[in-house]
Amino acid sequence: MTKSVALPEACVEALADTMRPDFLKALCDPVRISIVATLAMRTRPATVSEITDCCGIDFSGVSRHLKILKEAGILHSHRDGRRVLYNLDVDALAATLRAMADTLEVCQREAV
Amino acid sequence: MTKSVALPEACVEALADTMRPDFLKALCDPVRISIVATLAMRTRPATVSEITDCCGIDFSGVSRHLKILKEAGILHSHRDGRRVLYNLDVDALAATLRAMADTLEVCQREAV
DNA sequence: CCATTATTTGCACGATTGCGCAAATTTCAT
DNA sequence: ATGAAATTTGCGCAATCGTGCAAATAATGG
Repeated sequence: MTKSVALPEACVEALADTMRPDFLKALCDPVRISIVATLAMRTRPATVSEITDCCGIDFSGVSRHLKILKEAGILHSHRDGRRVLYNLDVDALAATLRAMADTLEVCQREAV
Repeated sequence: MTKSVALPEACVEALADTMRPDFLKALCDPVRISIVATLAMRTRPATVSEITDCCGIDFSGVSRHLKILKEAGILHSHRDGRRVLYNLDVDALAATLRAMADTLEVCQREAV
């Protein structure tokens, strides 16, 4: 009788769940990276205009980048009057990154 | 006298060091993600031909993807006869991801 | 030396991406 | 209502990217 081991399929699924292309794609652009970094150094949400100051491009481009980050689940936003406030849930993002690390190591340990 | 706090500049630098665009860019393509996942589930290095079986594209494309991952410091390679073996240092990759998570959280805690 | 195997690279093409500008939209103030 | 402020969206353009095919390179075996 063979020893029971985790199925390779479980790793395939776990890796597909944690290494989501849309998540990683959202983080691969220099401007979006600086947006995330900028928001990580704040406790309060920031407006599009404030965020624009940190990236050297037009605010319309910043708006598009924010949309991409939001759709990837990295940022959240809500209206406040005529402003739109964007905020980063740092703990959630950190947890996602650690989940990737954990999954990679678990799969490595179970590897043949 | 004010209490000594970490300079914001330290966070800017730490974030720039950990959230490297070339690293994140290397991980943003679906094929490259599946290459990393494939190698994470192995203990032994794999040849280009073996890796090609896991991605649905031509081996020339796989070779290019491997080059990108290697230049980002994610993969290593060495020749073995006419084969070239690629391997993933899972622990190093996991450490890089956790460093990102740690830096983000540290900067968040020091944020104003 | 020649044929074979494995990988890399040159090239061209189509698709995607990021960008600025201008127009549209939303909300507020007077 | 009218105008101003903040953001989003449409559009076109240049640049980058991923891909397949074919040729070049590297290494082995007969």
